[in-house]
Order: sequence, then structure tokens, then C-alpha cells
Amino acid sequence: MNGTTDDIPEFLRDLNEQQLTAVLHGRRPLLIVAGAGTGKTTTLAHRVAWQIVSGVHPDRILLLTFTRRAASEMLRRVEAILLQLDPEKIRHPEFLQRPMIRRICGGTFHAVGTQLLRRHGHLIGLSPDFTILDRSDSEDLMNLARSELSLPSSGSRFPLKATCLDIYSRCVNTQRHLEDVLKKWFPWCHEHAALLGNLFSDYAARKEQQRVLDFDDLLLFWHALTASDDGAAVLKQQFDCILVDEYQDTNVLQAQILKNMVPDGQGLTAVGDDAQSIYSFRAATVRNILDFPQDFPDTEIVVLEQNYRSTQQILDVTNQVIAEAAERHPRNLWSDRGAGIPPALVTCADEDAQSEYVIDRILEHREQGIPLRQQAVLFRASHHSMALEADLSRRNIPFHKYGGLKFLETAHIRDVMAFLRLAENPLDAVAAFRVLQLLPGIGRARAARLIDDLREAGGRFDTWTQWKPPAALQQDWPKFVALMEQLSGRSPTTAAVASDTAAEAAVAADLHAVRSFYQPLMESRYDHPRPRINDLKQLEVIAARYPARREFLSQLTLDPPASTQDMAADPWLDEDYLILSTIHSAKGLEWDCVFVIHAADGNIPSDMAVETPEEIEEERRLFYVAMTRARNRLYVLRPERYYFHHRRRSDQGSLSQITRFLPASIQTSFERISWGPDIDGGSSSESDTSRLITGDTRRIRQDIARLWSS
DNA sequence: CTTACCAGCTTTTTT
DNA sequence: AGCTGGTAAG
Repeated sequence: MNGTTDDIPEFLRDLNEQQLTAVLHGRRPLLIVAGAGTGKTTTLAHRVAWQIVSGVHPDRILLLTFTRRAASEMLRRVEAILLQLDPEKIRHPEFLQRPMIRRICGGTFHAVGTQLLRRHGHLIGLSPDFTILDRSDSEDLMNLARSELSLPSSGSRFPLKATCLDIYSRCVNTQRHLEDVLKKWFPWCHEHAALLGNLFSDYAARKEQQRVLDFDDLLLFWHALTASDDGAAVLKQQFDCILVDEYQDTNVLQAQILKNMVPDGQGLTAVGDDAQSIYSFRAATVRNILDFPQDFPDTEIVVLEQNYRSTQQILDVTNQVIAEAAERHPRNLWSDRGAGIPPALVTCADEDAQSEYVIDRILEHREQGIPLRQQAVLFRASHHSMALEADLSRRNIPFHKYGGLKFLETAHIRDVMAFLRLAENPLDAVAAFRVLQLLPGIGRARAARLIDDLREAGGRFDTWTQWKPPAALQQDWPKFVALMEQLSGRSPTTAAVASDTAAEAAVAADLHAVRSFYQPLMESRYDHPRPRINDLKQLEVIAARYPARREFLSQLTLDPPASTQDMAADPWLDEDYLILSTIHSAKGLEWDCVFVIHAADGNIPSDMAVETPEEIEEERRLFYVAMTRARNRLYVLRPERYYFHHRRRSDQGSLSQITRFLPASIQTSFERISWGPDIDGGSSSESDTSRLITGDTRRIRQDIARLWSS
């Protein structure tokens, strides 16, 4: 701004000119366009710190990030900056105390939405004790609604539950009419438009009745809150300063929430990079970042172009890849980190050779002093790492996988969570269905009856004692009902005092009670009960950290542990492990050495995403994001031959093409390496085995229903 | 009304 | 190659 160097506080001296401009910028709306590796997190953290130093109360700062991980990283940085300042020189020294700093409100849109709705939702008639459906819960509910629809037996097939939910979600998040959405993104479902409309109304009615919100509702109701007079009055004066990270991956609804929260944009900061937008499948739109200056007039734009992450040679190839993009803001990242080691383009004979090459290099790097956790293997789809995972296990190399099937998505964990959810919210029919159908002798029909009974009894489980179970269930039914009564008896509506140790033990105790009932059922139902039992025990350990069941449930739904190891308690913390991650989950992170595997056309870009030019462009950006995670060493690998049937060398397989995002002109910037046995030459390694519900919320639901009713 | 079995289709990324 | 949806048997 207008300061001379003397005015710049000590703790901002290491920032470059653009970063400093961004940090010191005043109250006008600010857009920071931050290329990959340009110190975006540093800049944002310093800006937050600067706000606090300038007298903004931590309570009045809202930090919206893409993942909870990013939020906690950011808050950790802010804390580190503030704790080294001299309180004597600060206007409000009390702001520099740790508990105070931690009062900054930070998290994903969904997590923050949940908090705000629990607190202020009553202003729009929302009961604070809603439970949250995750993606597969929502699918289950959609399926319930779908199965009661009289579907036409003739004509083309009605879309599957997952597709129905995709379409629904797209309507809500883009705020566009069903008709448009179908035309643009789901043309093959167009003939079912009318039925889909009915389905969505039914789905919404069920959510209403069951007092549950799905992910989209968290945004939708937050949006409704900002649009209501009372809600807007509360929210507008709640924060002085709102910062939004990864703005290129927000959707229309999220942008509207911001516009309602801060119509004039005063105190609003958005950070993003249009070259890294990779979430359009979730209805994110680059338009948000491009239109920001129009949405918030008088915006100051700051562009960060100095890259601190990568060596020049890595930067050269990534710059070339993104330069091929059809539409882009011309921008050239530069670095003064020196040329470094040339990036390698490795052609491997097949997938086994690829794994072998990766593992060899990783071990070699570790010999050279690069710890495993500074090395990462990135891939397009989570199953792309399966062969590598098997090889890593065999060679005893510890790893940590992000993305893909999560701990919480396994059947046994979902079962146990459903018990808790049902206890928390007896109207939650998705949970009830799941729990009841675990019991032998109870299928769809009996479960449905029992759920109706429960609802008519106002959610009191003792109504179930009157039911006469079939012979197979004589013994267990009374035990089950007793369990549910016991669980629901623990004052579910009053959030426990956070620091109360008795309350802390309660969640784990609940889980323990569930497990003693559930374990025999599980053992007869699923294969491999042993590891599952361990998972359940681990879950109890995690539960002990949460103050109350409600927080436990919503936090685990909104921010599921990204890997099984994440669930483990501290013992793992010091261990060194390799990182495996989908490219999507690698967003915002960086490592010394990065291996991008399966860089063959069909994988990158994915076969699923080559229909339209826009899809291909997004895949290009995805590849760009993957490569720009590397600091010092970058390897791009491609198996030359893929076998149709797993690991059968006798099978001819098919030859792959290198990803279209690396044309010959760019390949020359790589060091070219071939690896593995000749395809004809036989194999060197043997093949392996390896309550609301007052009129207000109904009105919100009706209001959104305009999108699918004519 | 439940459960077991079979056939046919889709097959990514995530809050 | 795994899962979902449908059907038939118990």
C-alpha cells in the first residue's frame, strides 16, 4: 500500500513485493491470483496475522478452505507467526494468546455451514439437531425414493441412484433448472425429466421429515440463511474479515453465499488459480474467479508469479504443459532456485516394471537422505495404485494413501456409525434401515414397518418392545431395543461441555456398547472379521477425542479420515512413510520428489472425461497440478503395455499411448528413460499374487424445488 | 417376507 | 471385474 519500508513490520520482511501488497491490502475486495508454488499459504497466513495485529478480533475472522487439512495447516502457520511477535508492540496483546488465536473460524464451506446452521439455523426454522447424510447415505435415501417410484418398464433405463443424485446435486449447486442441467450434462437422461422431478421432490420431502441434511443442503440452507432478513443481519455483522482459499474450485451457490454475506466485498479476500481448477465435476466453476472483479466492484487484483517451490527445469515443463491450455490467463512462473535435476520421462515395459522403477528410486532417494514422507506417488484414479501398494507391502515399505476408499466407507464402520446416528436422530430412516436390516429375519418390509412405528411413537425406541420378532430374533430383539434406549438416553440434545471428561468417554462408551451387540452379527455376515474388529477398536480410540456424539458424527462425515493410518493414534506420528495420493487429494501439497504414474492416454486424461473439450481441458489442468507438486525431482511414468487380465503375461495386452498432454515438443525437455524387460524377452520377475420442520424450512425446500417442477 | 443367486452393465475425481 | 438390480426359491 502506501507504506515506506520503515513501516513494514519485522515479521513481513521476508515477503516479496506482490505478497506484501496482498498482505497489507486494506478493506476493499482483494483477489489474489496465485500460481502453483508461489507462496499462497504463506501470504494468506501472513494476511490473517496482519489483520489480528491491526486489531481485528480473531473471533471475527472467517477462513474458508477446501479441506479441513488446509484449514488447520493455515491456522498453525498463523499461530506460529503470531507467537513470535512481541506483545508489547501490539495494540491488543491479548489476541496473541493461543486460545484466542484458535478462535478464528476456519474450515470447509460445508463444515462452517454446519456450525453456522447449528447456531443460527433456528432463524430459518431449522432445528439444531439435524444429522448429516454423507454421499452414500444420500444415495441410499435416493434409492429408497427411487424404488417407490413406479418406473416405466419400457423405454431406456431409468438412471441409477448415483446418477440421480449427481443430477440433483448439479441442479442445487449450479442453481439451474433440471431441464437445463439434463440438456447440458446428462442428455441421455433427458427423457426421464418428469419422473426425475417427482423423484427429487420425494427425496427432499424425506430429508425434511427425517430431519437430515445432505451435503448440498449445508450450502443451500446457509445460502437461505444469508438471504433471510434475520439471518443476514446476524451473519453480516459476525465477521470483519473473510478469506476464501482455492476460489477456482467453488461453485455458484458458494459464490452467492459470499455475495450475501459481504455484498460490498469489504474485508473479503479470495485466493485462487484458474490453471488449477479441477473440481468441475462437483459443479465448481472457473467463472467465479474470473468474474470476481465484476461481482465485487473496486476489486484489487494481485498476481503472484514467483515460484518458490520448484527448480527451473521442472517449472519449464509445467509451464509448457499449461501453455497448451485452450484458455488461460497468460502467466509465466519463474524461480530462482536454480536449474536442478532434469525431470524424467520413464517408459516402463508394463505396470510391474513401473512399480519396480518407482520403488527402486524411492529407496535410492532415502539412501541419499530424503525421507519417505518427502516423496509422493500421484495418480488419476485411486485404483491406479493397487499394484504398487501390493509391491510396497511385500517390500515392507510403509505408505499412507490419500483418496480412494476411505475407512469410513467400509461396511462395518458404516454399520456402527448408523447405530449412533439412529440414536442421535431416531427419525433418520437411512440409519434405521441399515441397522434394522442387520438383524436376522428383518428385511426391507419389516424394517419399513418398524421405522413407521418409531416415527409415530415420536422416536421413542420402547415402542419396539411391542413388536413380535420372528423366531430367529427372539433372543436378540430385546437386547437390541434395550441398546437403542440406552444410547438415546444419553441427553442427545444438549451438547456436552467440551472439556468434560465424562462426556468425552461417553462417545467411546456408546461405541463400545454397540460393538458388543454388533460383533457377533458382523462375524456371521462379513468375511475377514479380524481386521474389521481392529477397525472398530480404532474407531473407539478416535471417538474418545470428541466431546459429544453429535460433533463426532458430523465431523467424521464432513472430514472423514483420509486413510486408515490417519485413524491411528499418535504412535504413527513419528514414523516415516511414503505418500500415495490421487491427484485431486494432492491439491495444495508439495514434496521433494514426485512420481506421476500411469501417464498414458486413457488414464491421464481419463477415458471417462474425453467427451467434451472442457473435460479434456480439466484433465490437462489435473496433470498440471500433479507435476507442479514437485520441488526437486519429477518423474512421469508410463507403462507401455497393459494386460487385459490381471498380471497374465501370456496375454498379449495392448500398447499404450503417452498422455496427449506431453506432445513431442514438450517431451524433449525431459530426460528419457526406458525401464523393464523387453516385451518379447520374457519376464525377469515372476508374476505375483498379490425437527423441524417449521414452515420456514419447508419454504426453502419448496423454493429450490422450482428447479425441478414446471 | 427374506435371502441367495444370477445376469448384465459400468468402470474417476470429493465436500 | 465388481456391483446392482431383478428373480426365484425357501
